[in-house]
Amino acid sequence: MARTKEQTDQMSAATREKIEAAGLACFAQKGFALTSMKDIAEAAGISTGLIYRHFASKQELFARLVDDTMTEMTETIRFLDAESSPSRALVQVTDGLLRDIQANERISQYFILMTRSLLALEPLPQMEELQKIDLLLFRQAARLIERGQEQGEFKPGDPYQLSLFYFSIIQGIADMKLFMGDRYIVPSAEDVMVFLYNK
Amino acid sequence: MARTKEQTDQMSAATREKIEAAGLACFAQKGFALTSMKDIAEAAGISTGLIYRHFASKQELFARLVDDTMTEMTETIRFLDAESSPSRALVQVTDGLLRDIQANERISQYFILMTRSLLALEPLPQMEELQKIDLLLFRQAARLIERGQEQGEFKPGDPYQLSLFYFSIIQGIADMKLFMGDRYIVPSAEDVMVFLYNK
Amino acid sequence: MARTKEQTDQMSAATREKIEAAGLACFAQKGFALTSMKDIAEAAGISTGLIYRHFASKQELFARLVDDTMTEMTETIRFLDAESSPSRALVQVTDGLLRDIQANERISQYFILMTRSLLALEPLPQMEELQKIDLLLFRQAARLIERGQEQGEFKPGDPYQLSLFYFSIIQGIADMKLFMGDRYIVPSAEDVMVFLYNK
Amino acid sequence: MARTKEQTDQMSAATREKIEAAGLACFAQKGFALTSMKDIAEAAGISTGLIYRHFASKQELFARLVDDTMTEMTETIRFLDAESSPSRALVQVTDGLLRDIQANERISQYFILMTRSLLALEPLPQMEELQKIDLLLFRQAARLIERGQEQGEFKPGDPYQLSLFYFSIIQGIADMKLFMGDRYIVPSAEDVMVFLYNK
DNA sequence: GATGAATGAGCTTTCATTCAT
DNA sequence: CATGAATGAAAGCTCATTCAT
Repeated sequence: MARTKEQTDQMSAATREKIEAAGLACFAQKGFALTSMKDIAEAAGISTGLIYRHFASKQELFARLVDDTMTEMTETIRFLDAESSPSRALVQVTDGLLRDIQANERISQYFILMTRSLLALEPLPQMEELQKIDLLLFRQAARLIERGQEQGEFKPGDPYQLSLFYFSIIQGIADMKLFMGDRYIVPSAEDVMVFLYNK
Repeated sequence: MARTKEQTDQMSAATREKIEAAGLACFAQKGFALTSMKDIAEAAGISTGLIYRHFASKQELFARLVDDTMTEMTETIRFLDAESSPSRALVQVTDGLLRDIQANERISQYFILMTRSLLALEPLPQMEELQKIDLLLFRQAARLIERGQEQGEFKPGDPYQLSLFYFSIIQGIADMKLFMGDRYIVPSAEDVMVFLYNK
Repeated sequence: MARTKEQTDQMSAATREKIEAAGLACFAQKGFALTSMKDIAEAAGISTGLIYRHFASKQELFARLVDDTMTEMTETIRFLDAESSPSRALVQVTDGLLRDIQANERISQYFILMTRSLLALEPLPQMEELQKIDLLLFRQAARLIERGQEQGEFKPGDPYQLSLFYFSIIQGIADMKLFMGDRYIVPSAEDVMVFLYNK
Repeated sequence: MARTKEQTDQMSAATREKIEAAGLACFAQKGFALTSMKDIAEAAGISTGLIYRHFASKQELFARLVDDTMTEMTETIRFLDAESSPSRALVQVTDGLLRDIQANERISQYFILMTRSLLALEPLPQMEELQKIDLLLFRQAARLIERGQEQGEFKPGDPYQLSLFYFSIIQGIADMKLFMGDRYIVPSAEDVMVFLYNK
């Protein structure tokens, strides 16, 4: 009597992952507006129609991917903040991000995607919610910086603005890597964070 | 009795400038894909058809604007490099850029446009040529950094990579400003450049 | 050990009936174009693929249902015509139809379906054959009317045209009921048939 | 300096009329769902895109056409009601409608369209407003019938329900004409209205 | 030069139909 | 026999570009 439920579920999950990987790559490379569902389908090796079995629309797919990124990064920071000293925690986060960006790993694409979503001034309906997630990420990092300031590790100043500056730099690096490819070697975590120690 | 050639040329030049200003504003605000020729025409107060008398296509207009930006920035750096000490020159450049970004001035739009063009990996035919211009800008800044290193103002390291890092940060800041608006206060030139003095 | 042929046939017949009932309900409610095979499959509690074991296409299913309706109505009229006086027979038919339409019964769905099929001028391949069936229904009613004229029950006039007018009214009522719902109370058989007695 | 405004307006109006005529014919023939914008464009001898200069969507075009019909019919009835006796007014209206249906004139298409809109159970956003217009038409006719009852011209009974029955018949006739073409001769106004005199 | 009506390619999305299991 | 994942044609709609005036 046809496939078992497990077989079906496995197929479905595999397809969904193919779509997510392809979507991630395409959106990171060309942005939301310039990525067509056909692009994604071709990259995933499936038909366009199949995408709609897993995501209701192009926007939902994009939002899903961005949301996942943000949540993951926020969680990482929250986890590391609890584990070690603020300074060491941020070094670890930064190092991980830079390594990913340098190696063009999956997470790096996620990061570019985040940058893109920040820039996407298009009327994505879920954008407001996404912004909340972004702000959560920024606040989570701000909290870490604040703790570092209390412990004398970081220089004084508005922690939220410092957090924003930190992410500006990461974003800029991810963009530049995307643009320059192998001609660009991402800087060290130390260079990225030096502004936090400054005086 | 027809207009004299000068009158015609003047009108033509005025129209062209209106188009460029409108295009700049639109592209900076909404990006390439989401800006329609109608948007630009309306912003410029002319008809869509007229744009095509001055620019062969949407892509050409975009490329033209980016090109101008790059060239202008390159020239600025070259000029300042000759005028004063490398350190003071870069502070001046940085300060100008940050001020513009903070104030959302015309030049700031140019800069966002540059960021956008870096991210626009679409098959813009002129893109290769644009990359050459970008590289020129980066090299010009690298030269300035190198001179600074020679004079002991900047820390040692590959001047070109340092230049790329410098522009990464500027880009990231411009993006963040675009995204956060008034909630983001751009950092000081000192904070942006501190990595160059590090150690 | 496989099922016996009878068992299989029975299952098959049961499935087919479920599909027909579901198709009838869906088509009557939403029309041909807006009813999807998935709708029908869900209403029937089976998979979409299974429908294709019983009907070659959506159009064939639709055509099959309409065909059945027409045939059934034709048979009803033929039967009643033989049983009683033309006038009483038609009153009985009309009364049954109106009652069904008013109560939104199964047969009423059949009738709406007929109306819909008349309106569906799409290139349904079997449409020509359907028209033949319709014509048979109209002719059967015409025969009844003719008999009624011979017996002085109905007013004179082309029996076929009178038959067509009769069905026009029934169709219009079914449509109006569909549109107005409870706000519409179907007229009496007498009101529907009064034009036949007129002078 | 290009075309004058009058020229432009004239062109625009001509195009709009071509679209309306083509839309009317297509919708009347095949219904909303089965009529494609390509169908309409081809019937109008223009490109698909041009339709969108005049109507924001397929739905708006449809709604516009239906709305116009309803309004026109409502006005006609209101006008005639004021001019003459209810009975004569309704005969005149009916006669006009039947004549149009018989001749397949423009108004007849409008009428079919009305029927279609009544049957269109699709979630047309403007449908609710359309229903209001329909109801207005029905009420206007009901008022006329009521006046007729007061003057002893029509038989007693709920004027609104009688009005609905009246339009049921008209609709049924229009449908049947559409289906049967030349094989159907529309009945006389007398036959259509006889139910109002009954008893 | 200047206009904006008109075109048509290309996009997102739906859904009848097929087919591996 | 039965399933539902997968396909792909076709729909509604947008917009860069052209061209008659």
